[in-house]
Amino acid sequence: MGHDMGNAGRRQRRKEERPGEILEAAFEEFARSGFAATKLDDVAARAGITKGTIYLYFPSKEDLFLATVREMNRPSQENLAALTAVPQGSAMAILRTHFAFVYEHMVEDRRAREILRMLMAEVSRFPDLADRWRAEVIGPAVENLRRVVRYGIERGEFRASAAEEFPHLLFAPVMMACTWRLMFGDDHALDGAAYLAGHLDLMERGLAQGVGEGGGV
Amino acid sequence: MGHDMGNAGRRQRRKEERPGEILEAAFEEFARSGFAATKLDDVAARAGITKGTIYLYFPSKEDLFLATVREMNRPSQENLAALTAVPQGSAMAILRTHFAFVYEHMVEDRRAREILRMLMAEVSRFPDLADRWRAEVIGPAVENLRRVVRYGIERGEFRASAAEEFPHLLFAPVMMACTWRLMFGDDHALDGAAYLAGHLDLMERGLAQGVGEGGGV
Amino acid sequence: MGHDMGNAGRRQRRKEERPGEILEAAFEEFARSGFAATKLDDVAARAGITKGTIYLYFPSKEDLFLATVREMNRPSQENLAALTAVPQGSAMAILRTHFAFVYEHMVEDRRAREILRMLMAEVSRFPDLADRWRAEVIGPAVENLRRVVRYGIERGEFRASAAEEFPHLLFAPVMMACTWRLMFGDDHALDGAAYLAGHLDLMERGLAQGVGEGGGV
Amino acid sequence: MGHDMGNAGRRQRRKEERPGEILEAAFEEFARSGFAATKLDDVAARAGITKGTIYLYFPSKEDLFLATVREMNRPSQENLAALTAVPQGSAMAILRTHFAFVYEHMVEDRRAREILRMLMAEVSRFPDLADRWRAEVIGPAVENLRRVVRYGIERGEFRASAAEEFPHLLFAPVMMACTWRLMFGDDHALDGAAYLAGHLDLMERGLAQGVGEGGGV
DNA sequence: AATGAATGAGGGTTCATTCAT
DNA sequence: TATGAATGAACCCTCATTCAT
Repeated sequence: MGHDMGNAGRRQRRKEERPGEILEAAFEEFARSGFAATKLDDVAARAGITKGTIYLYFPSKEDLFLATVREMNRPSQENLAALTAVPQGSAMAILRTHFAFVYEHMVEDRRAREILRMLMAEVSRFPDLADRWRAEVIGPAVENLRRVVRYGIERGEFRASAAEEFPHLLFAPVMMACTWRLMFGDDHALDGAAYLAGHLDLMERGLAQGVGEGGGV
Repeated sequence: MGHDMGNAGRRQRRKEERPGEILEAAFEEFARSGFAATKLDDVAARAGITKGTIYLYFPSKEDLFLATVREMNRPSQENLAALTAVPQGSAMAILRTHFAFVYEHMVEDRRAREILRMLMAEVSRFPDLADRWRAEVIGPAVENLRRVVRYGIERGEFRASAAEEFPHLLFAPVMMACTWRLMFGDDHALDGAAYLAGHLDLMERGLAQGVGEGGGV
Repeated sequence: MGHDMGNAGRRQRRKEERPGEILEAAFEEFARSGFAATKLDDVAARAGITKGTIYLYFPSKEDLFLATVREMNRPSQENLAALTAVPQGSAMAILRTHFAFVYEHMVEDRRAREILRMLMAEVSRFPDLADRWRAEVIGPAVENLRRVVRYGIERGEFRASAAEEFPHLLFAPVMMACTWRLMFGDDHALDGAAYLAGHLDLMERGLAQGVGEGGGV
Repeated sequence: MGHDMGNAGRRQRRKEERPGEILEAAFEEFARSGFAATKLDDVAARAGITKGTIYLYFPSKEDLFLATVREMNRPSQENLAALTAVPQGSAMAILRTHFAFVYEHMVEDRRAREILRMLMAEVSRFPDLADRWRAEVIGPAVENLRRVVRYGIERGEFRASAAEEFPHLLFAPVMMACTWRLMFGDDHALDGAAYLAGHLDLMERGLAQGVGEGGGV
């Protein structure tokens, strides 16, 4: 009512930021409630806009969800891509660095954890999401690990073990910490330096060429 | 399905069996679609009854969900309870037996996996579920593992390691296999004897008293 | 479960009383909640039977309602029929007796009040009910009153007044007490001897041939 | 209905008028069918909108009902408030004016009658409604009548009578006409000038200081 | 670009009615 | 006669989507 010049500025401000703000809000809501239980009204309220505005940028709730997951995955992809460098030096040192990085970006980053939750929860409604995630995120990460393990074996640092076929075994404590924290909340979180150190310690022992075992299998 | 003699099967009275049949159907639907997206019509159809009948046994959709999770958890609880025996013999042998059992009942049993999915997905709507699950299922399992690790350390079979504080590290490959299969489907399943063997191998190496480290077997 | 010979007697007992018991229970529930909001489950529970049994005696909820109203009206009809005797003696004495009787049977009898409520509430769903009630109960009562008023005028006891055309005016305080109690509950009831006495007093003054007014208006 | 230029009328925005239109439609439906039997679909259809729109303005069916009763009561309250002026002149003249007004607004106004029906029918579901109605509408009206009666007694115009304790007796013919018309329909309505005149006539006689009775009881 | 009133299909829940026992 | 499990239509309410402004 009357002359609403006051909020004219607010509307003008940022047009290209809108989609990002919406995705941000959508992420929070989808992560909290899952796809079906999330209301676009709540997303809009969190983004400080109205429901109709969402439809200016995303044609449907499903599309918004897909865009949200993709958006939130992007950083991980970039980060993990950085790990595909040619390995050099001690394989164990590489693993140390690698897992220190991974813990920071998958366990202690709430976003990454919530993405995991969303993927697990909505697999049957969005089967492509998990496929794509495996192809673009997890698969490469596993391959990277495998390469490091092989590198360690080749240079006589590691023994031959199932870790070559199942690098997942090395990655497992990360998933454990993720799911644990997802399910039981930050108050019961496992992680912290001690957990990571324990992981690395057990892994080193598990992978290492035993004393006096020579270089063979 | 089954032997259904003509239309005599309709409007049967099976007060005893109904709840179980409904829970069975509800489990499938909740596991597939999550709480919010599951329609009671679909649950009823799967159970071969009509929607109204569900309300003869469960007062609401939420109660049905809770009852479903509890029902599906019962086997795990019973199974895990069986593991609390006093340890004797080789600690590593105990762990082998233990994990063989756990793989069978947590990784290869679809139900157990789906329960995990449901818990993760619905934590924010049913916070008590995860709490109860931790208190009654996971917590005891972790304690049991810890006891075995201590037992191994006491008898000089294992070295002192972070596994005592974080038995989760030993359990992690199980969770990994669970979540992997949940997300990527049976076709990409990790498990099988090789994965378990690899897990046990790495674990043994990781825990074992190193050669020449004194105190060892 | 087990040998249920114990309640065999309970079922045998009274077969002809069942309909009456059901009507009794139905009356309470219909009076409390109205037709639409009354559940047959509640009627059955109040009657100490199960829902299905109602259908052995009444073909539908509507029929049960109609039977209930008819049943509860029967006493009034009988009572009011008794009033159609040929008037004799003082007209005012007849009115006194009449209204004393009416107060007892319409104001202080909860049943009669509740019937009024039910009729008013359900007129549009059961139009015949009100018609029949007017034809069989209220109409005759009004006619009876009119006869007494005429009788009083004829014997010079009453003046000519609108009470001849509208005996309702004399009856009105009864309706007032009824509706008042229906709406505001027994705690705020108007009735009691004082109210009746006041009614009769005002009526007598209103109807009476004024002192020194001779026989005309 | 009304001027509806093409299909431009659909999806109109009338935030200001909508609530009133909905209350209007709700009143008709609730009055006809009672709370439980009224369908929001019918309310919406009558208001020319769809069911969902109702929920933009009223959070539930119960709230809509309460708002409806309150809205329809507002005029009565205003009108009756106007009557609380200091009495002057003939008490009987005041009563004449008063009841002429009341007949117009309580007996001949269908809305007021239907409100009475709704209150009587839904007392047990909405106990507060009747309480509030007594406190805000009926109670003050009774008090007002009592004041006039006392005024008449004080100025020697009226004799002392039960009308002082029970002004309801004076008001009763109004309720009679209301309930009569509610139950038997407009075709059998009692009212009209003759009924009112009769009421006033009997009341005057009933209240008046009798000829030759002096000022005493 | 943004709003927000309006829509309408859909799902949870209730309950009168049926029917095999 | 009585039961009570089962049905299925109906209704309240929600919410993704649309559209006039």
